Amino acid sequence: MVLKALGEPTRLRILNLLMKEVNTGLCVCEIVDALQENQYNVSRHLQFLAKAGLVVANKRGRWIYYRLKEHLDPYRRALLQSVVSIPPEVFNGDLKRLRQRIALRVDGECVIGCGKQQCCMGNPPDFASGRESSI
Amino acid sequence: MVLKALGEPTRLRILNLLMKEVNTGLCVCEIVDALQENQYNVSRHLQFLAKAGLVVANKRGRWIYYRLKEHLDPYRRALLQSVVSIPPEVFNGDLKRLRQRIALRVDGECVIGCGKQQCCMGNPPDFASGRESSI
DNA sequence: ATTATGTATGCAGGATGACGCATATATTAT
DNA sequence: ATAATATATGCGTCATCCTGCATACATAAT
Repeated sequence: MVLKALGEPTRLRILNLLMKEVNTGLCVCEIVDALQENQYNVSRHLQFLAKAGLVVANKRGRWIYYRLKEHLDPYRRALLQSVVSIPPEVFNGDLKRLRQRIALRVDGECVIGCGKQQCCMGNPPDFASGRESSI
Repeated sequence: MVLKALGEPTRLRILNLLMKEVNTGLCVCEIVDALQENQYNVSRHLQFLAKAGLVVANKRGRWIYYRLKEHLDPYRRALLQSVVSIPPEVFNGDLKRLRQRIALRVDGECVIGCGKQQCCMGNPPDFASGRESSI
C-alpha cells in the first residue's frame, strides 16, 4: 500500500514537494500548478496518499491543505527519507514552479485556485511526460 | 521503476530475504521454497528486480544465485534500508523457511532444486495470501 | 545422444489502477 | 437565493502487470 503509493510518478512528485515544504502544507491548486497536472488527478492521487497514511488534509474554507502526516512509523519515515535521496533534477521544475506559486500567497494563504482546471505556468518536467525513468 | 519493484508483495519478500542473507546470495529454488511461490513467478520477479538495478545474478552450473547489487546509488541504498524497518512479523515465516532450506546446502552450495515446481514446506505467510496489508 | 533438472519466457485471462470527461459537493461571494 | 469556485468522485477506456500453464533454454548426468 505505502510502496504502491510511492510507485507512481505523480505521487512521488507530490511527496517530493511536501517533503520540501513542511511548514504549512500545500493546497491542491498549488500542487496542480506546480506539477501542471489536472485537478482531478492530483486530487485522486492525494486521496491515495492519504489512504496510505502518508499525508493528511486540513480544510480552511474552500481550500484544502495537504501536508505530510506527523509521527509516522519508522518504516514510513525511512521510505519518505529515501525520497530525499532522489537527485533533484528528476523533479525538474516542480519545486521552482511551486515556489513561484507560493510567492503568490497572501498572509500565508492560497488565494488563487486553478481556474478552469488549467495550469498557469510553463511545461511539465521530463519526469512526468517522458518514458519511465530509472527512478 | 525501482519503486514499482518494491511495490509488489512477492518482490518485497524476496528483497527482505536478500537483505538478510548478504553473504553468498540465494539460488532461485531456495527462494521458491522460502516464499512457497511458483518457480516461474519467482523467476519473473527476479528479472524485474534485476532490471530495476537492485539484484544481480550469478550462475554456477545449473544453479543461479541472486544477490543484492553492490555499490548502489544513495537512493536505492536508502530504499533498501527502509525495507529493514518493516516489522519482521509481516514476512511471517519466510526467513525461518529460508534458513531451514539453507541448512540443507552442501559446502555452501544448493543441491536440491524445486523438483516439479512444488513447494516443499509449510504454508505461505498471511502477507502473501491475504488481502493487501498496510505495508 | 538422451535424459533429467534448474531456470527463463511466450501467451492468455483477469485484476488493478491511471486518465479524461462530466458532474457532484462544499463553501464563499453577491 | 443565486452564482462562482475549490475540491472530490462516478464512469468508461486503456495500459500495466500478476498469475497459471505450457514450453523453451541451458547444463549436468547417464
